[in-house]
Amino acid sequence: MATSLPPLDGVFAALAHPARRAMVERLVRGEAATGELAERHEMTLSAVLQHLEVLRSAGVVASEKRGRVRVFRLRPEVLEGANRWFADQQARFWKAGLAAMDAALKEKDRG
Amino acid sequence: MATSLPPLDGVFAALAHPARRAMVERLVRGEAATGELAERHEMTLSAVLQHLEVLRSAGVVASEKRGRVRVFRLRPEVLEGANRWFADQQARFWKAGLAAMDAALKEKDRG
DNA sequence: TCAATGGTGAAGTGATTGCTTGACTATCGG
DNA sequence: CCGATAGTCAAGCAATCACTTCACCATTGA
Repeated sequence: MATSLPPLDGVFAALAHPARRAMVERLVRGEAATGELAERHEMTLSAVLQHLEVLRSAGVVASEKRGRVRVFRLRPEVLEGANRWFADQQARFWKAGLAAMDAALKEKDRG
Repeated sequence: MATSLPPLDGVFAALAHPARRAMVERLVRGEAATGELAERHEMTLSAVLQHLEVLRSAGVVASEKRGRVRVFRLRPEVLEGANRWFADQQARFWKAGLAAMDAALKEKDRG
């Protein structure tokens, strides 16, 4: 059975910030150290670290210390989980739309 | 050409709150009035209204006033847009994984 | 061993969030 | 026109967010 995924609240909140999405977009290509993740952003290392902590505590990334470098990697199953929420909603929307269309047709028949 | 979608920042932030996700989950089944959307939640109508305003300004829902009732409906293309971000990341993750595996195999060959 | 490199932690600040209360407006049914 | 129904607006407040600064610790490489 699947390990339970972290709650969507945190995942969506983590992804709501462009800097954090950028970090995820980088990590999707493979692991990276704190410093490398900081490079592209015009903010202090400290701020970057705090964003990474948000991602970590939301369960989106994991990290590991290698020597004096901390390496981050993505936890793809979490993206998968968030994606599933959208898929569910879209499926229900589609289904409700079909049902409504059906009802409208029957209505027309009777009228 | 596609009408440009609202920025992901707002969409994800809007979906980060369980009450707002619940509202979206309701609206997926069809339009609903303010009052109906408030029913399930243990908070004042005022609070619900503020959540709906967050969803509206993020572009997730639209509303229309019909008599003394305000009716909300989902804007499904926005969910679609957010979903696409996940799909993109997952595709890149997959691709990077394949590339890494490939590199590892070549490495082994040479070694 | 010591300086450079790479990362941590804690405190402080202004802005934003998620609520509440309470006064108010608009529409419908009679 | 009157009362009930449905929604709206604005203050106010505690908690959280997105930073900054600055002091600090841990590894590495000469």
